[in-house]
Amino acid sequence: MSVKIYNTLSRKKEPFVPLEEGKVSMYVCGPTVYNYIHIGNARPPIVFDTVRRYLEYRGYEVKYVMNFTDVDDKIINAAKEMGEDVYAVAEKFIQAYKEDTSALGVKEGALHPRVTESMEEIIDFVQGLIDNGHAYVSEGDVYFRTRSFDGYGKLSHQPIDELRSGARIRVGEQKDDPLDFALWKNAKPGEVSWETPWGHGRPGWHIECSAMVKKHLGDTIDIHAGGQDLTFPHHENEIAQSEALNGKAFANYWMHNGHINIDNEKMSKSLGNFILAHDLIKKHDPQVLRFFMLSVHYRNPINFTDELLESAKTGLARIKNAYDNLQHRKAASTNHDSNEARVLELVQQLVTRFEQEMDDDFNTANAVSVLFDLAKEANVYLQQEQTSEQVIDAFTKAFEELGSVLGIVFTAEEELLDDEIEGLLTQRVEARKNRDFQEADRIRDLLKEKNIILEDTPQGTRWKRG
RNA sequence: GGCGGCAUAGCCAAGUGGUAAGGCAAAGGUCUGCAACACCUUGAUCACCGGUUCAAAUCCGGUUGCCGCCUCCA
Repeated sequence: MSVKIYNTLSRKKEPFVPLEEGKVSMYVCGPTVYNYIHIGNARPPIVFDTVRRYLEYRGYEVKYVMNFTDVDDKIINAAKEMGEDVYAVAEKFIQAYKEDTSALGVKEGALHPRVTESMEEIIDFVQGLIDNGHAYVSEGDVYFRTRSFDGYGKLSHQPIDELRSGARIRVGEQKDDPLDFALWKNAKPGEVSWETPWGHGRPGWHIECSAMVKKHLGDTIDIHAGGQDLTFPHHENEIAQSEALNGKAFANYWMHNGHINIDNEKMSKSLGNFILAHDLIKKHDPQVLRFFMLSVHYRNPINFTDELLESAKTGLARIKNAYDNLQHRKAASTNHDSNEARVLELVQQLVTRFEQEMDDDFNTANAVSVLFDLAKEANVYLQQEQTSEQVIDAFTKAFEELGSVLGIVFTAEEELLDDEIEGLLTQRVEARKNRDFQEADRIRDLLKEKNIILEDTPQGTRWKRG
């Protein structure tokens, strides 16, 4: 059984076969850093981080690249508004991006090239396209001659003549054909610019990805991913540029995630109906947002509401409780019990089911449901008076390994409490022993105010942070 | 106008031919000194119409509604 990926190119699920056995090259279009990311922007990093994690779980070595677009009209405008230097603005939001995505469980170790650090490759790329006749210089701008590339439209599945009706020429642009798009823009006075054989200027939007892919991953890569809205024109243009220059397939698998909606409308910075991930994760556990996103298949839209986030929070707590319940019972477990073999088999079946779901185009919604089943089975098992340490370890391992694929972290509550709270706990145990429930409840309420939740179990009282 | 997606219980959400996973919410019950955690029980014939088939939420045709891309956008 191999991993299957829905490929936007073919509009079908295809068995995943990497270029090089055991290795995967993967490029995800990253943010333009002129603001904090909103939760819609957070979906690709979370979703494709999960793809990466699963491929690694499957034994692949994944080279994962996500760019930062740090030169762009929007950044220039933001810098003007903020009265700051363009580089300072970009740097600020790159750091913010890293902090926010890290909180959301996005794995470290990705390569994050920036446009400003890739200028030599970008200029060479454009020059190459000029040299081979696919691009032309026009009053300091450089345009890609779209009709010179035969496969144009193959990703978005648009006949080229249909696209033409939507194409337009903006004021000041000197294109031969409305379909042509800018590879390089002539600098306006005072703007940041780079020197090239055809004048001062800066790169167009699409060329950076083509150049950075080539630089860091090669002419042909395994997976290229991004938000659905990038399919056209961004990714279509990337394909045209790269294949026109390299003469090879650009990416074998194209993956696109669905959008996050507010009131059933796409969340976007331009519509102004967005919620910043930066703000949300101050109010809610970032794990909840991640869990929420993964409980829907990545290609489907998500309608975001506070109620749904709350419901995800409760659901995640259920799974984490099951894990905690296991840890709590571990010490009191014996070597084996009569149900051991059957339950171990059950855990193995659930792990297999999880893998099958993830193999099927990363069906995290179903993978999450396996975690719920695992939680249910663990809790049912723990109702036995005698539990086996081996079974508890098997459940624990399953939770940790599968959770890790989804970026859900299980942590054992091993931190120490301070002396005062420790003292209160001892007092309460004493009070309960003496059946002084009034005193016991008083202490429980007191600790609750300190965000310590107590639960009395047959194995003794346990606590957790609220 | 072109291309695409979606419509499944109160809410969310899987499910591409064989008689509807899972979660949240709700109700009843068990456990508990009480509570919490947890467990058990209870719910849908899948927007509508027609067709193909022994058999369809799943395939085909049509209708309605919603959304996305075609322009900066994850």
